[in-house]
Amino acid sequence: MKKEVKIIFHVDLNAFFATCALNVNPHLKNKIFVVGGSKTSRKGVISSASYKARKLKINSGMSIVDALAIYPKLEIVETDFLLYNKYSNDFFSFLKKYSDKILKGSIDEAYMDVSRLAKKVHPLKIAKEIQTNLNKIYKLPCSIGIAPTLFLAKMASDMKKPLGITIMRKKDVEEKLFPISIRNLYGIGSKTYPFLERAKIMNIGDFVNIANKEKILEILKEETYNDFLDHIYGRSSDIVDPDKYSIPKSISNEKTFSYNVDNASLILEESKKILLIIHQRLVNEDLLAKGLTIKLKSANFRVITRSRQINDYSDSYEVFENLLEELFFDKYNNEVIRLIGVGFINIIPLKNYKLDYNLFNYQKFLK
DNA sequence: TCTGGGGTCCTAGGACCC
DNA sequence: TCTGGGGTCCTAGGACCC
Repeated sequence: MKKEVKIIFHVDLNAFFATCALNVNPHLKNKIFVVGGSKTSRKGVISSASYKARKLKINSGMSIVDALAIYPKLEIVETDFLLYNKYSNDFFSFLKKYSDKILKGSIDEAYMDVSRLAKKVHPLKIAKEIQTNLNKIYKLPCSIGIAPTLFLAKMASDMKKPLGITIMRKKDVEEKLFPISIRNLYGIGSKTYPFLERAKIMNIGDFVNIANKEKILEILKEETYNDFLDHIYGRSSDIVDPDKYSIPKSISNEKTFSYNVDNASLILEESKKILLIIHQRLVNEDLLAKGLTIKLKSANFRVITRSRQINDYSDSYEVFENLLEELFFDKYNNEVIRLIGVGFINIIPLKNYKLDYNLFNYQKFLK
């Protein structure tokens, strides 16, 4: 029996934070602006650059200082996650009209399995309709990749921005994917890329070339290498699982001080403020956590994380406040730090806990 | 020179249990 | 005096992504 080919979309909102800022701030329309950093201190890094800023080679990840050196009149817009979440919710609700198999890739990208609808309507027509309506109704421009696997759809959506639609069948891989720079292979980041570059693995075609296998295996584990090959050739078996990220695995929040500090009581005070924020989220979302992690970034950017678990799941602020103090006093060594972070780990939904707990008692009752 | 914040996943070592 | 092997949980660090 012939295995049915899936039709997967990867829908990627273009310059998402910048688009949201523009939608609520029409005066930005003719400005060269970026989202991120701090407006007052003019420090930090860019989260999203408007397309006009990108033309000047101002990109996300770049420091505000560097961007201002390129264009001193640059408009800086502070991040507003409430706003982005509102647009993101609209985005995902809209997509649900086309499929119930939707996986949240991030705040601004979605994988959809449209195999069922594609039996009646041509995939390209579906994609065009989604793209047009997202732009018309919500003023959210997007690029869409169409492919038989999640990975290829993701690579495809990246190829034409903004407002692109790219089809990547297995038979298109050699022509469309092989020329792409290895730096743009999803999963190769800033640490691995320089090693590959030094080994003269410049594009995806070089990567899959069997003659380069030995060189690559000096850089990547064999398993990782094989996984990449499977992804590139469309052999990956990932599915669009709507439940995959429905429950967060961790909830964290962190803060970079405006100046470096080594005052233990001040740091503890700030970390408790952070705990309050993440605890609010834990309770609002009906979740329980079993552990806490703290993160300290020293003045020279060394990061340490320290975590500890408790005996039972909890959502009590007091329990985690005690745990936080315990961790902090055990682990903080009076180093000068620039950032403090606090996070819940090992999270489950409250309703699952009740279920397990009742079952547990029921079994005891039977004995 | 400058380097944010929120996540996921993987690895490796050690403790502990059988 | 010498002491296996498998499984699971916990902790810390690191790569990567948006």
